[in-house]
Amino acid sequence: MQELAVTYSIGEVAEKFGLSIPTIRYYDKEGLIPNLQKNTAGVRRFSEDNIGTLKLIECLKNAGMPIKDIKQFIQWTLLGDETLDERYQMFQELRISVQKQMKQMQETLDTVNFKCAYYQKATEDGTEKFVKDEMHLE
Amino acid sequence: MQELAVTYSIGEVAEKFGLSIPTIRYYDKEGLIPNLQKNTAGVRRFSEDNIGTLKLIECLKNAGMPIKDIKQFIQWTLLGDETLDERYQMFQELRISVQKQMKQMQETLDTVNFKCAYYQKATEDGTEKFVKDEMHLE
DNA sequence: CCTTTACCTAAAGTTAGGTTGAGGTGATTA
DNA sequence: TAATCACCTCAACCTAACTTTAGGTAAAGG
Repeated sequence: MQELAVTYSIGEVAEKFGLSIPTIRYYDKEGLIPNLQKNTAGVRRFSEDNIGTLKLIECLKNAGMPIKDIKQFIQWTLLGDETLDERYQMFQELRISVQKQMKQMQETLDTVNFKCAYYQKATEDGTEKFVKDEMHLE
Repeated sequence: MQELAVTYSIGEVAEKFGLSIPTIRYYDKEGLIPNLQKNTAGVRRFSEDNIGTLKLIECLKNAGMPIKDIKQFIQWTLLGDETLDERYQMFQELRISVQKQMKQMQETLDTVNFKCAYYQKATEDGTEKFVKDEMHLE
C-alpha cells in the first residue's frame, strides 16, 4: 500500500496565504511550524498538518497575538496533554480580548460612518461651514 | 466679558486617554495636534479642541491607520475646504477597510470560539485524543 | 529656603515583525 | 552545456511607534 503524502513548496504556501517567502522562513526559524520536513537537498516541504498550523498562526495573528505568544502556544501543543489547561486558558483569554476588539472596532466604524456622512455633506456644500454647525451642535 | 477657556495639562490628558506622556509629546512633535498652545513657561495646555483631535487620532489608530497617514489627514484639515475631497475619500476607504477588518475579526472569533469548545472538552477528558476525532473528522 | 512635583527638550535606545543581500545548491529548460 | 528557476543559509538591515535618558525650569508645600 502506497503512502502518497501531498506536500507543498514554500512558494506555493506563500501564494496560498498571501505571505512572503522570507516571512514563512522567519516563522519556521522562530519554531512556529513544528515537524516541517526538508527533502535531501534541504528544501522545505509543507504537509497538510503544517498548512493547518499556518492557518492557526494566521488566526492568532489576526487576534492580535504577538509571535512570541504564538510560539509559546506551539510549544505547549508539543508537550501534549500536560498543557491542556494552559491552552484552554489561553483561548478563553483570547476570546475576551477579541470580543473587546470587536466592540472597539464597531465604535470606530460608527465614528468613521459619521465622518463619511459629514464629509459627503461638506463636499456637496463645497465647504465645511454648514455641516459643522448642523452636526456638531446636536 | 471674560473668556474662561478650560484647558488640561499633559498629565491630565494622558490619564484621560490612557496614553503615556511621552506618547502625547511624540504626537505633538509629529504635528498631529495642531494649535496646541504652550504657556509662558513652555508648558502645553490642551483645549477642548485639542482633546477632540486626540479623540479622532485614537479612532484612526484603532482603524489601523499609520501615524504618517493621520498626519496627512491633519495637514488636510489645516488647508481647509480645498481638501474636502481628499478627506471624504480617505474616510470612504477607511470605512471599507474597517468593515473588512470587522469581518475578519468575526471569523477569528468563530475560530477562537471553536478552539474554546475544543479545549473545554479536552480538559474535561484530560486528553485531546477523543475530542480530536470527534471535532476534526466532520 | 529647600525640596518635591510636574512639566520641558533633544537625542539615543528599544521592540516587533519582518526584509534584504550575499553567496550557494540542485533540477529543468534552450 | 549553459542558464534560468526555485529554493537554501546567515547576517545585516529596516520601519513604526514609542520609550528612555540626561539635563533643566517653574511653582507649590513643609
